[in-house]
Amino acid sequence: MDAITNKRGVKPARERQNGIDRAIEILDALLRLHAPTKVGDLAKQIGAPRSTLYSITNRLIEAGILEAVGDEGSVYFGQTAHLYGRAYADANPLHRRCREVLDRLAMQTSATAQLCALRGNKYVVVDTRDGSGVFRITTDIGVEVPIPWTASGRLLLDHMTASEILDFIPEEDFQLPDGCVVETESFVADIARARSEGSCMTNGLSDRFTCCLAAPIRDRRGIAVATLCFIVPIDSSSERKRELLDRLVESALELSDQ
Amino acid sequence: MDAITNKRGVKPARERQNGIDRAIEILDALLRLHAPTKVGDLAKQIGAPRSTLYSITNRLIEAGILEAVGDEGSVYFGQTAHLYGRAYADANPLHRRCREVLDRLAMQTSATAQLCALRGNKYVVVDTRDGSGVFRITTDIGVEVPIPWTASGRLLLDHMTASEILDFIPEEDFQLPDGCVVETESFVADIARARSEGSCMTNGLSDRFTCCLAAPIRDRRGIAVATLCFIVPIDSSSERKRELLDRLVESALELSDQ
DNA sequence: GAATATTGTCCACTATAAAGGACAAAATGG
DNA sequence: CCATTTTGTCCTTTATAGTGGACAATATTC
Repeated sequence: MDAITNKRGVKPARERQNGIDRAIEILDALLRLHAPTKVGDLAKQIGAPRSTLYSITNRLIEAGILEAVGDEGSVYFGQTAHLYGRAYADANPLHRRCREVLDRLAMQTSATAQLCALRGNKYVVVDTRDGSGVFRITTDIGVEVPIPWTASGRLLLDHMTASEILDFIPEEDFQLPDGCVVETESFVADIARARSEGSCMTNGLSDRFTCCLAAPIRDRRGIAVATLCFIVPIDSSSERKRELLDRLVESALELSDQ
Repeated sequence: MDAITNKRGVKPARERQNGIDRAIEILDALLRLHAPTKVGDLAKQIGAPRSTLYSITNRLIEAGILEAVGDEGSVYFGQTAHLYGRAYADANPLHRRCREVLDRLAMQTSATAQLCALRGNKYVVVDTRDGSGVFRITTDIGVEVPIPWTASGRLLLDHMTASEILDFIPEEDFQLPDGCVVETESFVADIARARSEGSCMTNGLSDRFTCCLAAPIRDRRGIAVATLCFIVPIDSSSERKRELLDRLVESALELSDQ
């Protein structure tokens, strides 16, 4: 891999970009923006000439990967992108099993159950079953969130050393939405505790009203490749939180290799 | 659009192809093959130089759109493709509502309920809820099927004239899997009947053991943009088929504009 | 185990696509 | 209403990415 290429292939600015790189920039920008976007705005977002983006988006629209949405020139993901995604989810054994487990967990508990993983050096929700309770907490799939904001993030890093962890996470990601900064030492300690306990709970971290419960799905090497996660109101009883956490751990263990 | 470009942007062979076109060819080939594939085989499939495919697949793997799967050099769709697809499904109002309806239909009837649409001049299953019955019939999402093989296909063409229909469907698609050929006249008559009845039923068409029931979801212009569909064993009672069809029509009407 | 096929990487060549600007038309806003 | 911005398309230029071939290293077949 190119030495100047950083994680997940986001290449630094160059005079002249490859068409495929531009296309990937477009798709990732749309995922980040998480809404139909005008071609002109996309060009600004990724710092590319408008003429280039028009030609590429038109080609992607032809292929159905993007779709023109609304009466003006906004574009967003198209049906073909959906088919690609389903092909992935259907073929991936872990995903297939996780979907069933999520269904069961959400059904039995009425809480929001999620499958979470890393994407580069960020945390993303990969799949979700929104709870049926009154306080229906929803999260957008695929939106990148700083790792220190989440319970799952702590489990997903628990195979790393302290210095690896600090190298891995961008400085600014330790600042929570409310402005508070997570101390690196306590973060590393959190991760060690999560590892030894085999689960993680956070209260009021990414926002003041939610409690996140997470358990790791590990591969045969013991590395957490994903997590199962419940999102519940922070004022839920500690018995309920305990019970939900136990369910998570049990299900995540089933999904782990061996 | 380029005059020599045919439907859905599958360009004819040229000496030197665009990188984005190559990337799209790769993704569509994987969707068609519906299984992890070696880079060398992909090159054969789409008639491209191996060196080109290695460079493009590696770039797509970097971006997470593809993933290396298995211990040998096979590639298939990656997690990023899944996220793109979910972004589409979550943002598309029709899709969102259809998912709920599919859940309900499959739950209430224990039959396999599907959302179907056109992709170019083929029929594809866009989403599915596999039935819980003994005869669990499953279909692969995204795999292209000749339109004349399906009940849904007849509804999806019911805004076209006879000559438009025959221009639209490739000659060879009128041949069923069992070798029989669907007569064009009876096919056009099927479509007219489907249109007037507002639903379509086929018995033993794409295979000898299944009955397909379909109802159209129409946009404000009255064009069928998608169909809801049940797949049931062909020997189900005609009362059950009737009841299922009524449910479909009712649900599809709800999902139609106005 | 020799013969054949496949895999992944590298290189030089040149067709071509990304760039950057220009343009009219349409939308926006003060 | 005029002024400004945005939109979509078109054109020329030139850096470069797709090609096709070669290569060693494995796999595979007989």
